[in-house]
Order: sequence, then C-alpha cells, then structure tokens
Amino acid sequence: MPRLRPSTQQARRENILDAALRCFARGGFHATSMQMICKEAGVSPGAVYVYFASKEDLIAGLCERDRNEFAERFALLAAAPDFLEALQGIGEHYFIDESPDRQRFVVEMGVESTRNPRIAEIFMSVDKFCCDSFEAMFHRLKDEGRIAPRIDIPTIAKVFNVIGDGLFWRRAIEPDFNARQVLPVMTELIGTLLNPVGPHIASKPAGGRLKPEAAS
Amino acid sequence: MPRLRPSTQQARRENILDAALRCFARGGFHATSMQMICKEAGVSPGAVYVYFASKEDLIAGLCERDRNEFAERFALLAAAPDFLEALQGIGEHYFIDESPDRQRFVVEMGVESTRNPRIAEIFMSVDKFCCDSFEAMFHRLKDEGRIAPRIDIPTIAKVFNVIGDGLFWRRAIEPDFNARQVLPVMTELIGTLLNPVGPHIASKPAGGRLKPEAAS
DNA sequence: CCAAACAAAACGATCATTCGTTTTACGGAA
DNA sequence: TTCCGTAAAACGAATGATCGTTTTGTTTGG
Repeated sequence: MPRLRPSTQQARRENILDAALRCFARGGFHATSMQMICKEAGVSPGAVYVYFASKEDLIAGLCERDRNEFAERFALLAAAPDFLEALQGIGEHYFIDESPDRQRFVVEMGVESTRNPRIAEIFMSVDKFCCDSFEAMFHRLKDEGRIAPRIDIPTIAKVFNVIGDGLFWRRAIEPDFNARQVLPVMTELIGTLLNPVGPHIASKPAGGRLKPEAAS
Repeated sequence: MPRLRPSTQQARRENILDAALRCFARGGFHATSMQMICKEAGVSPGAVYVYFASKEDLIAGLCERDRNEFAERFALLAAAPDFLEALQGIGEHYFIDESPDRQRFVVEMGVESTRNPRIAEIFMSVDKFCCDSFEAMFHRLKDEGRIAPRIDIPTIAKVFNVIGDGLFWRRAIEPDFNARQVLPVMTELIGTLLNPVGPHIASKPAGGRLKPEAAS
C-alpha cells in the first residue's frame, strides 16, 4: 500500500499552509479563493483537498500552526531569569522581526474568531493561556519578593494583554509603524505597574535608554 | 421632476447603512452578501443601488459615517478643561457604552484598510488626525507648564494611540471583556508618562480609585 | 401626471468543491 | 541496484450554488 512518506507528506501540507498564509494576509479569509491559494502554492485544487477537507479546515489548520508556535515561544517567558528582558525580547520578535504577512494574519485570525466558533476555540485558548501564565508568573515573583505590585494581579495581567494587543494591531494596520519607538516606553510602563524591588527584575537602570533614537 | 424629499432620502440611506453595519459586524465585509443586507434593511437590491453605486461604495459610506462621528467626538478633547478626565470619558463611551456591533465594525474597517486603498484613506486620515491632535495638545499643555513629560511628545502620542488600539481590539475580540477593570489603570499609566505638575491635569487624587471593584 | 423609487427576476462571473483520469512515488521482487 | 505493480496523489475540467449587479416592469410621491 504505497503512500507518501510522512516527511514529504508534511512538506506538501506546509507548502500549502505557507501559500495560504501569504494569500490570507494579503486579502483576508473570505476574499481569498481556493484557486488563488492553489496558484500561489503551485498545486491543483484536487491536491489541496487531499490535505484539507474544506477551506474552513485549511483556515483552522493555519490558525493552529500559528498559535502553537506562539504558545511555545511564550512559554519560555516563565523560565526566563529576567522577566522584563525576556518580555521585551518577545516583543522585539513579534513586533519588529516578524514578517508583515504573519502579523496581518494574526489580526485576521482574531477577527475571524469573533464569528467562527472553531477559530474562536483555537484563538481564545492560547489567549487564555497567556493571561493565566502572566498571573502565575506574577504570583511567583510576588511570593519571591521580587515585585511589589500596587494593583491586583489579574488586572495587571489584563493590562499586559491589552498593551500587547495594541502593539500587534498597530503594527499590522500601520505599514511604517516604528515599534522600536514605543516598545521601550511600554516596557517601562509595565515595570511601573510591577514596582520591582530587587535587582533581578529590572535588567537595565531606568535612566538612559527610554528616549527613542529619533524624534520627528 | 418629482424626487424624494431630502429628509426621507437621507432616512432611507441611513436605514440601509444601519442594516449594513449590523450585517458587516456579524460577518465581515466579504462574507456578507448584498442580499443579506437587503433582507436586514427590508428593501430590495434595486433600492440599495439607488443610494449606493456598488458594494464598495456602501462600505466606504459606512466607514465615512463612523469615522466622522468619531473625529467629532475626539475633537472635543482639545477644548476640555481637564484632559485626563475627558480622555477617560471618551474611553468609557467607546469601550463600555458603545454597542458590540459598532466596536466590531471598527476592527473590520481597520483590517480592510490594509488592503483597500479607499478605506485606508478614510481610516488613516482620522487616525493621523488623532495622533496630530494628541501632539498639539501635549505641546500646548507643556508650554502652559501643566505637564512635564520625560519623553519626547511624538512618542507619547504614539503610546496613546497604541493603548487605545489595544483597548478597542480587546473589547471587540473578547465578548465579556471588562473594560472598567483596566481603563483606570490605563489612565494612570498615561498620567505617569505626562508627569503632571499642576492641579489642573490630575482630576482626582491618585490614591484610592485605581483598584478595580472586583478581583477574581 | 411622470419621473424617481422600488421590487423581483435574471444575468454573467466566480465561488468552493467534486470527479474521472493521469501521474507519481513507494515497497517488494528480481 | 533495477524494475514493476499498485494505490495514493495530483491534475484540471466540470458542478451546482451563490455572488454582485443589471434589467424589466410596477408603484408611488411631489
């Protein structure tokens, strides 16, 4: 019973997913046709339907791949010795290094989650994982006496979420948005909320590097 | 040459716009058909095409109506005696009182602005207006000696934008998001950036009302 | 009264998906 | 290693449904 070797099978699948990501980032889920994705991937409609039962399946598979990768990277935060530094590292990766296609896709995914229960399950479960992780980290840091927050921890976690949302949205919507300009300020604001007490939490002295390099 | 009286003409037009808003908020621009909008508005396709030349025209008209209303409300900020108080008022209106339909529509509009130049023109012009207004206000407040910001004003304006974006996105995406929980904290963070020096900028003593009423 | 406003059916185009056919890749035999 | 046999994989035209829009005929308000 000759089948494709699992490695090439996954390679073909990922090729389709990559093409779909570019198409969806360019035109959104519902304004992108399967034919466009086929042309972008260099395959026929029949081939796509070998790996995905429907367009919705393709969308869901793409969302799962993206969210799993994000959750993996986010999970590294909990083990980082310097929390604020690790947080800024994640911010630089997702708000500066990440390709515009990926950033626009995440926004598209979030919008779709408001009307497609299946996408909502994928999107919101990772979202909840982030929020819960933040809370757990803050509780741990507080118990260890490294932070002394003036506000209750669930609220701080929500504020974190909202600030991350804002950066992601703005980066996706404004083509020439300069994330480097505001990212340090955001990190400083977050540090204000946590009110760190020890030398372990604040990686750099809060003096010089808050001003952006260029102001128009 | 008997035409409809302008008042009823505008009423019919707005009826279609209202129906389109509900449909677009529910399903997005490209997954909503003209037939759905017709059914929602209780009119026929022929009637819609009397008032709008195309689906894209209908979308653009809806975006213009929404952005004009927002710009009007935002312009009141410049004349407000207490800046932070007026800002929080706007926040409460758009993040708490506003209907979920309107909030989801704005997100849809922003996403569409990344691929439709016409929508981008409408969306980004108001966006730029907000950013410029923020900068102008901050310069004025600084010249009057009411604030003493440690960071350059363009960056602060950007931070404002991003925080507003985050609240709007989160409110649109998470059905039971409690904006009241984080809004006061956001206002406090913004106050930190401005570093007010006089009694005019901070409306309330920065002590008691920062903690949310309920914590889970 | 009459043109604007509207309803409803109908238009070509395009959509996601299917299906009959051809090609290809793999496991085993030589 | 080389060559088959075979079933999965891929192709691409075709499908019915639905899209945005137009057309046709009727209603209606100034």
